[in-house]
Amino acid sequence: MPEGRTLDSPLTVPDKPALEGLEPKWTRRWEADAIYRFDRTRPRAEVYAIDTPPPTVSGTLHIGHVASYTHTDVVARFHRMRGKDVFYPMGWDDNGLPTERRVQNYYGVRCDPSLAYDPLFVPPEKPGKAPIAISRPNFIELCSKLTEQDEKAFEELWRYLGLSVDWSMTYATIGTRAQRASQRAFLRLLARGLAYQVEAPTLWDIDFQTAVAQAELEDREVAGAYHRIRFARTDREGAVEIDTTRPELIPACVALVAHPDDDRYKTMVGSDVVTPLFGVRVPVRAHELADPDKGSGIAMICTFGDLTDVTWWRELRLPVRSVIQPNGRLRAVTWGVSGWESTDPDRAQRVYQTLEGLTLAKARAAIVEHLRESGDLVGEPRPITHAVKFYEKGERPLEIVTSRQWFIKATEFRDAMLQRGRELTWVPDHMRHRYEAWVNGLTGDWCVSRQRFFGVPFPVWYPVGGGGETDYEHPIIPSEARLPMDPSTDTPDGYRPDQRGRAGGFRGDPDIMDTWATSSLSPQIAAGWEEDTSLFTRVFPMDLRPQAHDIIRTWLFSTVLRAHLEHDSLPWANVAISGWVLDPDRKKMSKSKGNVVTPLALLQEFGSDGVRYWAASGAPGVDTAFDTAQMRVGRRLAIKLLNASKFVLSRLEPSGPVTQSVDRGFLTRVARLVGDTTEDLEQYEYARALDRIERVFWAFCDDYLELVKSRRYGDQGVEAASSANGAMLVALPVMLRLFAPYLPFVTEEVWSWWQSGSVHRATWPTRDELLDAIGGEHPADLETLEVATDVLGEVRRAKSESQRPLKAPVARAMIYDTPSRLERLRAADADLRAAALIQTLETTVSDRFKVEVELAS
RNA sequence: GGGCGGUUAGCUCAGUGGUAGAGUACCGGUCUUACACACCGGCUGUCACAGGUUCGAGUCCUGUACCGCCCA
Repeated sequence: MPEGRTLDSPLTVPDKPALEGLEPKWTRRWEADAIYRFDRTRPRAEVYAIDTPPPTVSGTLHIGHVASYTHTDVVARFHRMRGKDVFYPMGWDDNGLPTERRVQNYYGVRCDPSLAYDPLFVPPEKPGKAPIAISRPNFIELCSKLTEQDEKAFEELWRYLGLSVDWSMTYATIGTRAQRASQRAFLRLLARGLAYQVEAPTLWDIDFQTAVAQAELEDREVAGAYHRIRFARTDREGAVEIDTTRPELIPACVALVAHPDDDRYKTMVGSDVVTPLFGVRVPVRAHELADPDKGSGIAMICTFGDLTDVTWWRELRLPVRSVIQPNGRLRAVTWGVSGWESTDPDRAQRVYQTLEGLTLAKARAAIVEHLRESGDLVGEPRPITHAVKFYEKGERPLEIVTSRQWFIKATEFRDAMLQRGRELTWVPDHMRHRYEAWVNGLTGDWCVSRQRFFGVPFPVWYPVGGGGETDYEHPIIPSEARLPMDPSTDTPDGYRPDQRGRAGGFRGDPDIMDTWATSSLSPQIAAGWEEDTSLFTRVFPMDLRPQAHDIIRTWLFSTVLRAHLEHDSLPWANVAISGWVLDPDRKKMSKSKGNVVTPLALLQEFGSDGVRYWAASGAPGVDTAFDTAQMRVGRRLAIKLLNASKFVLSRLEPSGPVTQSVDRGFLTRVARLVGDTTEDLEQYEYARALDRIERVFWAFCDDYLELVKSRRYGDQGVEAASSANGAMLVALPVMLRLFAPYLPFVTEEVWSWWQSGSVHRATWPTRDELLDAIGGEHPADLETLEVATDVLGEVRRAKSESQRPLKAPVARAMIYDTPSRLERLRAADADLRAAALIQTLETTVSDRFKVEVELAS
C-alpha cells in the first residue's frame, strides 16, 4: 500500500461481477442511508440548490425526460462530491388541463360545476360511452386520486434511473404548499396593483372553453379561402370590394380599414359603407396595420376576428358588435335595436336567423350562400393557406371572446425582464436570444385565469348586490392565515354559508389559475417561502434551473417575472437548457407522432448506467439522437469498470510508494484529467468531461494495465511490484469517483468492494491527491508511457497483420525514434518487453517513429 | 419576413488558427489466467458550397444552399 493508505473495509470482490440487480440493490441502500438527504444546517454558501422541472404526471415520461433529468443529476452529483450540500427536490406538475383530460378519458366523466357534491360517487370500472356528469368536488377527487397513482410510477422510474433527488422534499403543484404560495403571491400582487381584473377581448379556446395566454399560442398553417365581398358605398354610387377569410363575421363588422397612404382608398376614408345582408352602416378608417398588398388592400374589422381586430378596435375606438359565444356558436341578436341598427332590420333578422346557433364553420357556409344569392359575393372563394393562431393544446382555431379575466402585469416590466435576462448565466449562452425575442415581443399582460376546475382557485369572493348582481369592483380578500382556500366552498369572514349567491351575500370567483401561474413559483414552493424561513434563506435564490428550450417563453420567463416582482431578484443564477431527443429521422419525439420510446424497458436492457451514459453524451442545448448503440457502449463501459476493478483489487500486496516511471507517468495523466474534468463540470460541460474520463479509462485498461501486468506479479522485484500496485490503488478510486456522477450504480458497487461509505458522498478527486502520491507532475514519465504505448501498438499491429496471436513472441524489435523519445523509452524497457513479449529490443535514432518487428517462428 | 443553432467517416458526434479525430458499423485476427457482454488490428473524408483574411482556415470574416427551432 502507498504510505498512509489502508483498506477501509475487507475486500469483497465477486468472482463474476455483473450489472444485473444493481439498481434495486443500491436505490434501497441509498434511501436507507439517506445518501441524498439535504442537510438543512449548512449555510447558503455551502448549498447548491436546483429548481427541478416538475414533470406533468398525467403525461408519460419518455426518453427525452430521462436525458434531461440525467444531465441535471450529473451536475447535482458533481456538486455534492465537491462538498456542496445539494438541494435537489422533485416536484410533480399535476394541476391543469392535461390532468383533467386524462381523468375525463380514464373514468369517463365530465365536470359540471352546477352539480352538488355526491359523497357516494364511485367511478365505473370502465369508462362508459357517454361521459357521466359529476360535481366539481367529485371531479377534483378523481384528479387527485389519479395523479397520486401517476406520481408513484414516476418516482419509481426516477429512482431506478438513479436520480439523486431528496425524496423527502417532494412537492406537487396542486399540493397545499403550492396552493398557499400561489394564492399568497397572487394576493400580494393584487394589493400592489400588479394583478388586476378586467373585462376585455381575450384569446379563447372554444373546445376547452377557457381563456388562453399569449405564451400558449402557436401559429399553424391551415387551409382557408379569400371571399371577395361587396360593401355598398354611401358617398356615391357603387360598392367597395373587400377580401376576407371569415365572411361569417360580417354581422360583427364595425368598420373597414385601409392604409393611410393607399391612394385607392384615400378619398373613401371618413365615409360610411353598408354591410351586405345586414345593412349596417360602418365607417371607413385608416390605419398603418392595414396591408395594401393583402387581398384588395382594404379589410373588414370585426369584433373580433383576430388580434389585429383587437388593435384596430382599441386604437380606432370602435364599438363592439360581438356574435361569437364562448362555445364557438353564433349568439342570438335582435336587429334594429341600439348597437344593431340596420337599414333593413327585417331582412337582417331573416338572414341572421338561419345562422344563429350554428358553429362558425357552418355559419360560414350558410352566409356564403346568402351572399351568392344577393350578388354580394364577387366570383368564387379563392383557396389559400394562412397562419392561424391555435392554443398549443387545442384543435380548433382560437377565437376572441370578451370576458372578465385576471392579469399579472408584464409589459411594463419589459426592460427589467431584459435586464434580468442579462444577469442570468445561460448554458449554452445562445439560448438567451430566445428569451430576449420573447420579452421584446410581449404584446400584453399575462392572462392568468382559466375557466377550468383542477387548479389553484383565485382566493377572492365578490359581494352580491341587492339585485343579485356581482360587484367585481370590491373583491372580498381573505387574510393570508386562511390560505389555501377555495372560494367555492369557503365562506368569507362576516358572511354565513347560506348567503352564497344570494342578494346581499357573496359569490366566489369561479376561475382557477393558469398552470404557469403556479409553476412560475416553483423555487418559492420548493424552498418553503414564508413557511420555512430557515430553509428558504439557505436555498433561495437557487443556483440552477435546468429546463428544455421550448418553455423559455412560459416557465423560464414567468419564473423570472415572479421572482422579480416578489423578491426583486433572479430566482436562480444559472439556467441550463437541454435539447430534445430526436428519433432516427431527426424528428422530435412526441406522443402525437407515435415515436415515443418508454424508458423502463431501455433501463432494464442496457442498465440505468448504460442509458445515463448515452444521455450524458448529449451536450447542453444540443438535440440528441435516440441511439441504443450508445446505450450499449455505456453498458460495456460499466462492465469494463467491474472487470478492471476486479483485476486491480485481485492482488493488493506488495504495495508501496510509486517509484516507477510508467506508473508516475500514468498518474500524471490522471492528475491532468482531474484538473480538466473539474473545470468542464464547473461549466456544465458534463459531456466533454465524460469523453475525457472515458478516454483515460480505456487507455488505463488497454495499455497501462497491460504494460504493468507482469511487473505487478513480481517479475521485476518487490519494489517494482509495489509501485505498480500502489499506482493502481491510487488511480482506481480516482477514476471511480470521476465516473460516479455518470454511472452511479456500477461505481457504487465497485466502491463497496473495499471502501466504506458511499462513493456519492466521497470527496471529488483533486490533482493534489495524485501529485502527492508521485511528488508533483512528471511530464517526462508521461512521455515514457506514451512512447511505450506507441511501440506496444506497433507490435500488436505486426502480430495482427501476420494473423498471429498476441501472445506470439517477438524475436527482435527495432525501434526508430528521436534520441529524446528513445531515452524516455528506456525507463519502460522491462514493462514493454514483458507486455509485448519482445526477446530482443534494439533502437536506432531516426526523426521518424517506426518499429520493425521480427516474430519468432 | 426577422432571429438562433446546425451541416466533419455509412451512422452518432468531438475538434476555438498549426500534419483531419473518437466511438459505432463494416472487414480481418485472437478463447492472452480482469473482462468472449472481451481483446487486437485494418478500412473509411472535396470538413455543405462560393469568395475573403492569414505564412497557414474544419476553426476567423462575407455570402449562398439545405436542415431544425424560436418569433412575427
